[in-house]
This record gives sequence, C-alpha cells and structure tokens, in this order.
Amino acid sequence: MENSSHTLPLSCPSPATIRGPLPLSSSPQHTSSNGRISLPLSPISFPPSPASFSPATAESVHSCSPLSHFTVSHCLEGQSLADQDDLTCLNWLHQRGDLLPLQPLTKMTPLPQQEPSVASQLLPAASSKPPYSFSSLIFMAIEDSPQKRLPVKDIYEWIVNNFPYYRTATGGWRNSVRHNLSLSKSFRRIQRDKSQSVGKGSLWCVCPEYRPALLEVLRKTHSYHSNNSNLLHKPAENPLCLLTPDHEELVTMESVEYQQEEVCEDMEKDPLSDSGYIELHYYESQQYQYLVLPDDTELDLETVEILQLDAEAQEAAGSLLDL
DNA sequence: AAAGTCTTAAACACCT
DNA sequence: AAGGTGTTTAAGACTT
Repeated sequence: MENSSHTLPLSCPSPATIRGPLPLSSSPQHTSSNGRISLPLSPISFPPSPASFSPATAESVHSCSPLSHFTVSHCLEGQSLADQDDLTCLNWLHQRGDLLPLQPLTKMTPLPQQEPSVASQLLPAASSKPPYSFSSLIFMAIEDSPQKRLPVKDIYEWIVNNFPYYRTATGGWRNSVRHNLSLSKSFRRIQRDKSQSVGKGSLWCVCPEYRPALLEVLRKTHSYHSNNSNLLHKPAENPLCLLTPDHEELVTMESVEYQQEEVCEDMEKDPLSDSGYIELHYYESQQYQYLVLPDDTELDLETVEILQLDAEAQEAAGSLLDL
C-alpha cells in the first residue's frame, strides 16, 4: 500500500522559517499514535541480541520499532529489500535533554559521492593525528562503503584516503586496525562470496546491535573536539564539518512516496506515546537529507537542533549519502 | 587511586 | 616462499 507524505529537506533547516505547523498531507501509516516525528534512517537491524542489551540500546529498541515497518521507496535505490527492512533510528536522538548544549544551527552540505579524495581535501595537514579511535575509523570506513562491508585492505585504504595522517604514519596502525577488528565485538567477519572472491581475507561489517554505541562514540568525539578546538569548525578542513553556519536557505516541501510493509498488530500501538521521547529518522535522496513529518507536527528550534546533531553524527559515520 | 579503554607492538598460525 | 590476514597476549598511556 502506498501513500505519500511531505518531507522537509534537512539541508537547510532554518528554525525561524520552519517553526509552526507544517502543510503536510495525511499519512497515517507513518504517523505514530502520538504524532511523533518519524524519519527513515540508515540501515540497521534491531533489536539487539540479549547479550548486548543495555539501557542505551533498550531505548533505541523501544523507540524505533514502529517506524521500522515503513520503507522509503525512492531514496534507497541500489539497496535490497532486506536493507530497506532495516530502517530504524538513532538511539541517542531520542532524549531531547541529552543533546544540550547545542551548537549554533548549521546547514547540511552534502558530501560529494565517488570522490575518495574529498574528505582528505577537507582534512587538516597530515601531521595531526585524528581524534577518532581505531574502532571509529573502522566504523566510518565500513559505513561509507556501499555494501556496508569491507575487506581489511579497503579499510586501510579508506583511512589513508580520509585521514592523511596515516599516509605517513608507520605501519603499526594497520596492525592496530586488525587488532581492533578481531578484538572488538562491534565488528563481525563474514566470508566473501567464493564465486566472486577477489583478494585475500574476509569482509568486515558492523554488528547492528553495536552501531548505536559506535555512533554515540563518534558523536561524543565530534562534539568534544568541536567544543574544545577549532579543528572541527573549519568546514574546508574537515569532513565532519560540512555543516556551514549559514542559516539562510528557505525550507521547501517535497512529496515522497511511502510504502508500508506488513505491520504487526502489537506494533501499531505506540509504546512511547507518553514517554516524552521523539522518534527521529531521516534519509537522503539526491543532494538533500529529508525529515519526514506526520500531520500536525510542529518543528521547533529544539527539534531542528536535534536533527542537526543527527546529521552531524551520521555524516561523521561517513554513511550519510548511502542511506 | 583504581578500573576501564585505547594504542602499540609482537608473535604466531593460516591462507592465497 | 612471501606477503597479507586474523588472533592473541602484553604493556603502557590515557580517560573516567
């Protein structure tokens, strides 16, 4: 069953412009019972395994289940249906109070595709070591890949391409990458398809249940360095700061086709109707990121700021344009 | 100060 | 056989 709804490009959220009820069409299929904001998001599987279940992931599972039954049909070109089934949310976005202090509103600038050197062009000189842990680097590399899986060699390559520091660093960091892949529960080794296997070794992917935690680490790292140095305030020097301080663009509305997948009865009741959480998802199509809003949604400054942080974290993960 | 996390180094086995 | 890959252990630095 298909229906359409309106979307709000996240690339240009100006709070003054978008505050107030938005002229949205009725789309009950993706409107939660309490009218929370819902947006499709990057592929991820939930719920996490019991072994990895934690309060943090519990929040994520709790809040994202209703939306996971909707598919953005036109923005997931190149992805399998299974991938689309995995649409869900970022756990760290759901608690508004957790997002302060907020930075000045910024505008998303899309990261050019098919340009491995772009990020490196935006980075500081190779002499400065990136603030990200190897787990984060691996995470970003994998998330930036079309298939969300990479051989270790391509992980090396991604890191070198995006963080020039490692071009001249001694070879030990590669050992550290392998060490992290093996040791970290966040990454899983999967066998290559023998029929089309080229190269040595296995492919590595991110364990879905650990993705929220990895994103959280990225967000914290990004936030810390944004607040404590000017490193990330230089859009021309860092891929994590493709957000510009320009707030001037007007918000435009656009229609998007939705396709509802089968919904379990027990999923129709929104478990968060009184929780105070909001459910945020977004996706990208062409050069914009989109926020999908149900009827009667007011998009206030706070929400916009949340979306901004969401976008930043997603971009930090290098996966924004692959959503 | 202690515990936890991360990085780095090293050794070794396995695979191509 | 050589080199890449994957695993494991250990130690030190750093963070919480």
